[in-house]
Amino acid sequence: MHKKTDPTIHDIARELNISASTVSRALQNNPRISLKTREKIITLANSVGYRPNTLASNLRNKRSNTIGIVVPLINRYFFSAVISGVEDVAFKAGYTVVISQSNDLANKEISIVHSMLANRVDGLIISIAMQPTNYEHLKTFRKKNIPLLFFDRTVAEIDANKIVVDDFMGGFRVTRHLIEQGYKRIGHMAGPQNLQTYLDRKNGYIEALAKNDIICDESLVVTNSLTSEDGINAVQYLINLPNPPDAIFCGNDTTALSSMIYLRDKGIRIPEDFGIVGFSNEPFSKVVSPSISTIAQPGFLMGQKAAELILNQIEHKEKSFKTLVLPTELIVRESSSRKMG
Amino acid sequence: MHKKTDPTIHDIARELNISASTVSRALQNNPRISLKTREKIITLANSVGYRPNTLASNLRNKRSNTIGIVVPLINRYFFSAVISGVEDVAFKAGYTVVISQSNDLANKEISIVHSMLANRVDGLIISIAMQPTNYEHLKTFRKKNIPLLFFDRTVAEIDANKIVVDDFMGGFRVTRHLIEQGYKRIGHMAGPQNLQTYLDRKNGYIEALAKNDIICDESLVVTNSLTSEDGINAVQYLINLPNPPDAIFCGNDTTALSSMIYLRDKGIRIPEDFGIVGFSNEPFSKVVSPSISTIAQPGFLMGQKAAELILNQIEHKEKSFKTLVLPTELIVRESSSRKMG
DNA sequence: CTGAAAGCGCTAACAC
DNA sequence: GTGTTAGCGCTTTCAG
Repeated sequence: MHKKTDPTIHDIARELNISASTVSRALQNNPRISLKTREKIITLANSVGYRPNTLASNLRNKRSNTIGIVVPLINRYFFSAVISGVEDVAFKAGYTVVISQSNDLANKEISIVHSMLANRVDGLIISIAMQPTNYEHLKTFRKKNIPLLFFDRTVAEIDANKIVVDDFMGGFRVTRHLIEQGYKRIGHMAGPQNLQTYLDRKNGYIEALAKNDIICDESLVVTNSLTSEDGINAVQYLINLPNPPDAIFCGNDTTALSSMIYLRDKGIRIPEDFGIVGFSNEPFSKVVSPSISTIAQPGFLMGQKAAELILNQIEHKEKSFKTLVLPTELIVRESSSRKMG
Repeated sequence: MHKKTDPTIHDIARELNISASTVSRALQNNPRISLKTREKIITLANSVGYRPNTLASNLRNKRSNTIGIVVPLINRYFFSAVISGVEDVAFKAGYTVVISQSNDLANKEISIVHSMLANRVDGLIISIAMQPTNYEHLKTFRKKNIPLLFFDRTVAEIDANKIVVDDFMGGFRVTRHLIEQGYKRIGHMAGPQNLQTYLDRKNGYIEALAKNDIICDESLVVTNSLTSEDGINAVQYLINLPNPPDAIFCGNDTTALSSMIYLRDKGIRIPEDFGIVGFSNEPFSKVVSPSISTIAQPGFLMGQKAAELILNQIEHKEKSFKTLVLPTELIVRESSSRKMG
């Protein structure tokens, strides 16, 4: 009635009184096989519901046709956009994508990476966890010469392809925009300074001030982890300063939103009395009221580029590493639009 | 200096003058191996950076330790939450998760499913594409007895484990809530009625009206694809009716939001003049102003349950199928809170 | 407690 | 054009 086990090329070969290699070749459209036998083989394969066993083929070929991706959290807009982009390109190229999330925990990241190694992924795309570690687990990729690509959160000490967004210009544009809107004392809520990303945003901020002959007042710069609560605490601190800011460049949209709500509850009008700009263009930033000006990061594109780069490394053994800096875009919305058009 | 190729159990065996089987056993903590040799083996394995080749092991064991998940679109809050939940449970159980997105295209879905089959996934978790097809590709899973689990969007004609949320009760609770808030004419914006999900929501709505002795006025029910634009068109149509509604139960949060903005621009006050409730608890629903009442769907939990169920099927060969209906929760926010406390 | 041997399903020299 | 053969790296009887 029904077979216990999947049909293999040997089953097909036996049925047709030919050898397994011929079947294998035919199934790969190897031109050395005559059209006639090839057709016979393909017909039978279809009729018995033959599915190649990728496992066996991969073992033999010493490659898995798989690329791994690890992110801090799958369920975050930016990261899921990147994953979506990677999947898009990888699938078209015949690759499978395996994903894992580190939950920003160094130990889970290490464990994941080892598991990816054991699964012989052909390449790994990673945005590292916030929790710092020594990155030994990633260095083995370099040692073993397995393609490795960092995106968003990178590791400076490891030589590899990297894709980041232009955080510096992002910070710069935000700040310049606030200045143009007539805000006079612009504060900054910065993220963890061990992450390049946040450092760059802050440097862009400082540069924009300098270009406009404004000396950066260090007391207006607060550093925290950019959670919703951090935002409230920071803005509360800032507006109670003897000489408080009249605008703030928040390190992400989450803090921009919580700050905005806090200020609104205090009767401070946005953007008339106080300007706010966030970072990342989270979906909510567009629909809250007032809508939040922010910096768009091209997540899907980043994923596509990441996949393209790593596939290039895998298939063409591309040896040189580059760092791709994707442009960021300032999206001006209500929270910082004091002047009309 | 450095080996071209990864060390295998044979390399370790040779080095230690023992057999590969002993190494294999030791690495699996087989108690039949003496502590002494086991320690020697493990020490050497670590020092040479041995990583088991999962491919080989999987081929031998005829299982991939992998579960596949396919969703319409990775980059959507609900789906990425489910994926996150699946990954959470699967990883802890030692499984790898491979993901793919159908983009709601039947052809891509078929192609993905074949690829998962070729990769010998131990089980498949799927939310089917909107574009209809004959589901032959999924029936092969049943034929080959490979665990298959549907979530959210299911296929009635295929016998399998299924996880859905209680859309009926969701629709019911929303409608009852609006009635309790004193709204008198409650409309409904429904999604594609070929999907069970949207049908159930509508039926819950009808039932709640009936329970409160309100006859459902069919003219207040609009069916569309629940895009942002659909929402605007539908609400525009509804409020221009000779006898317009004073509240609307929208099939998702997207239409709830676009409706709300449209009404606000028309000078209609929410919730005083008009009540709105959405569905899904998208992140933005909480932060827009007024915040949108909605139904929470436990995406992460759904993913965890899905993984648990399918692992159970994989590992314990559980034969009976069940349909898990996860509870939905009404989240009352500003957009429908006409009465205090 | 350890070893020998066979084989998972596929591919690719190398033959003819 | 097609067949033979060996082997990818691991697990697992079976034997001792």
